[in-house]
Amino acid sequence: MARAATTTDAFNAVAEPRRRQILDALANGERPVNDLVAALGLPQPLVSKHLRVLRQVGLVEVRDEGRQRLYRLNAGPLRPIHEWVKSYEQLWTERFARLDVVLEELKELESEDTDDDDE
Amino acid sequence: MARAATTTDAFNAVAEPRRRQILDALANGERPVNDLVAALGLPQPLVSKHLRVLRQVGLVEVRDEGRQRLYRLNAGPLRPIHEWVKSYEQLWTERFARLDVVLEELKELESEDTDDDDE
DNA sequence: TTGACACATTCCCATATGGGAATACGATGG
DNA sequence: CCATCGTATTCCCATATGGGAATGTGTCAA
Repeated sequence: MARAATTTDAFNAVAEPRRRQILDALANGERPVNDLVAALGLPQPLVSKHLRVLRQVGLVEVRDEGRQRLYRLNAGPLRPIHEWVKSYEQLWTERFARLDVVLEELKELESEDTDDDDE
Repeated sequence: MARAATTTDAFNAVAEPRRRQILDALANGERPVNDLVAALGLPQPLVSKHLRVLRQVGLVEVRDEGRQRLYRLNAGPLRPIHEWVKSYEQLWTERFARLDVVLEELKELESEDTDDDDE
């Protein structure tokens, strides 16, 4: 098997930096494609392709308005990413480094207790 | 150009579910490869390959202990993901839906004010 | 109807993937 | 020294990618 399709996941879809840029641009509200093309400085077909991927994972939604197609953000599918990453947040926090020390101390106290009974 | 290398980013590295499983397994502490092999139920070479990717983006570190290689988590590189995704968190919160209404009201009030001066 | 505009789609290519199979490699025990 | 254990690496393949170029499609204005 090759790599998982980019349309499998929000995880996969968002791995591409341009796709993140698009979402960031849409955070300010609904935008037509040409706005995004201008904002990202990429060829229009490329932007449309990225939008397609984002649509397929549900990260954006479209609305027709005359000649234009207005894209808007739908952040919901990002939630699993947030949930997953959030649990690691404490690991790079300074406070956690100190907590680590505390846990080590607790572990030592524990082994002292068991020393009396078992060994 | 093809898709960005999985070793480019934590974003890319973590798009693969198995790699996330490995990190999850390492959250409980240092583990030798065979532990991970057993935990994930994957062929050993495959686990080693995933670990290589994780090493290259700095998400895990290794330590030699006799015949074994003990891997440990290094969550730091996940931070950019958390930072990025966090800013979208409010968008799927119920509270935000109500905030949205409030902002609309403010916007209307604003245009009423400017109506007096400009138009 | 025709032309211009806003987008989407298609075809093409180089590239790197995840997985399978087999093998190489360093450390340890006998 | 040799066999074995714990891992890493290599070779192979099918697959889907991001991008470029060109073309298709629907809408509006004249």
